[in-house]
Amino acid sequence: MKNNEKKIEEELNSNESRSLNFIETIIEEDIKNNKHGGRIHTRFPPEPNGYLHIGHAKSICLNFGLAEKYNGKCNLRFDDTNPTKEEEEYVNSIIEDVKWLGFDWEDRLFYASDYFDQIYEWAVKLISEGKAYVDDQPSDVISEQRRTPTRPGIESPFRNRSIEENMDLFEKMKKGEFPDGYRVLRAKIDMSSPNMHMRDPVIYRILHATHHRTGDKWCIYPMYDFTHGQSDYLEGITHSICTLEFEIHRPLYDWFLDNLIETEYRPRQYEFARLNLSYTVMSKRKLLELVEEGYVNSWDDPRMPTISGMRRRGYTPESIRNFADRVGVAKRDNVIDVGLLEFSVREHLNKITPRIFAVLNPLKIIITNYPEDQVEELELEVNPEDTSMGTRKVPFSREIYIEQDDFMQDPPKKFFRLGPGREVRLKGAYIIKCEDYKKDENGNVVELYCTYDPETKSGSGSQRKVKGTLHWVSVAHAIDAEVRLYDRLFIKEEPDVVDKEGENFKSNINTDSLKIITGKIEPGVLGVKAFDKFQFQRLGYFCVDPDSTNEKLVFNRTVTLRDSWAKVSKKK
RNA sequence: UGCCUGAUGGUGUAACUGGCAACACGUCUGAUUCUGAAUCAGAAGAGUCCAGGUUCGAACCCUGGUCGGGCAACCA
Repeated sequence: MKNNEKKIEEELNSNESRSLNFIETIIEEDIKNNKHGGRIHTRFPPEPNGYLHIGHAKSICLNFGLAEKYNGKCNLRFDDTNPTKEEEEYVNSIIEDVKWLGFDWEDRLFYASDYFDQIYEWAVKLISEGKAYVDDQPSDVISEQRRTPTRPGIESPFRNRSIEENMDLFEKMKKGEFPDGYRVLRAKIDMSSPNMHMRDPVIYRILHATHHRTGDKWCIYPMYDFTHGQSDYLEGITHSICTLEFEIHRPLYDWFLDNLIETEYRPRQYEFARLNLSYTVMSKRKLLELVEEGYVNSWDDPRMPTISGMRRRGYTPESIRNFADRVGVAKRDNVIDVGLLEFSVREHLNKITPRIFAVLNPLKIIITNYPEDQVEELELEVNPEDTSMGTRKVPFSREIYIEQDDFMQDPPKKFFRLGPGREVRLKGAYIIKCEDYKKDENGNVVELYCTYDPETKSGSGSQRKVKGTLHWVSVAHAIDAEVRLYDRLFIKEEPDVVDKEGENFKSNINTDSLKIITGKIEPGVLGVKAFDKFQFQRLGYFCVDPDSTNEKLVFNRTVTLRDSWAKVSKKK
């Protein structure tokens, strides 16, 4: 099974003819020109203020994948410059998620806060060169003076303070002599720049907050723009890859480096389009709303596109990595069909999961000509895709459950399942024929009476063929389990597109995204552990939820099997 | 109506930088099947946002448009 996994990945990765994405093209060009001595060093720089989602997974796979491919390195760096939003809880979950995805940063786990001393020195350097100043104005005034992108901004009255005064004030900011927001340090760049980020950006602000790593050492904190490029520089990053919305920050990224650094070496920022998934929202803010307002149960609710949610849902790291490979990397906005994600999970799960019988909507069958107290232990394959996984024993007896959907009182010709007088094979057992059935007072079918053909036992060499094969579970041996059936969280491909004024993405929530039922499962399931994965035959892939106990099994449906019958029957 | 940026089948990504548009998902046939799964074989589907231009030849180059995304946090 390990070999299978390897093979899928190899096929995707080392296919010689596979074309390069634009970043790989740049990298290969850089290597050819011996830029950075041919060295490749990337980084994944999350802010520890939330849980990672599938969009981050794309970035993680990109950054770590590039390093792997080009014999380089990739750092994990927490961009923790805002103590009011960041927490250790998130650091831990991010570390767990990146590891789970299968990536290794070795000893290169960094925090931007590791560099606060150096960054402070750099701020002082800018001040001493007249390239930064302390502004006493409140944020709304500063913002107003920046004006709009179409009109040049106005210079702050404090812009031309003396270097000495700036030094003194910045020192006092650092010492904690002012309350939050009282003053800021700004880079002196260009208030009339068409790029708003160049209009004297704030680079340090006063925040009397305890930082998750530096504690109370600081009460001034550098802004993202004044931290990221320098951190890249300090870590020897060659290719600093981020999403498109930072494109407009690049001139600033370069400005700081050019004004701070004497050496020739420069990291360079490249931007790619973030991942969007159909029927999904991806922003941290929106995901947070779903959690806080109870639309889902938690950050790792299996309906969430978070890494932890997907893990709990039963996705494998391999399937996510393969998905990330397939979506590609480019600069244009995109919406990936969730179907592609589902394809990637099925592809992997098909190869690795044990098959098992589970009946989710039971309909009882009595096999009238089968001996009352006879039980046969039938031998079935664990995984037809991988015979090395061996066989399992499944008990068969006179009373069994089948799926309600597998019987129709008045079936159409193309229905290859059970109906009055029709025959099917019970997988791994016998061919049975439906002789009669019983209805309750509401007209619902509650019991089937069938006969079996003892000559047709599986493996006996019987030549009789029937079109349909059903899964089943022996009534006397069935184990009850809670089964959580998940569906997409939104009813619209693009949840942000709303019909009426005043609506938002939450108007498009699928109110039926979770159905909890009790299923009947073959006794072989006893003893399963959290995150164990199975294919419930003919139904889909399921995974043991951490809520599961020995007394009460709980399964999550990861994804259904492809169902071409559903398509056919829907058309009619 | 400023600046940055993008536009290729239904979706996503390619096209050796000028040589008759490919791959994956999806869709549709058919074969096979003790999972209506998987597998296998095949098909349909874009002429590359528009209009000009350069060229023997343009998705790739030039000019001008159109449409989409981003940017005005003491967030990242």
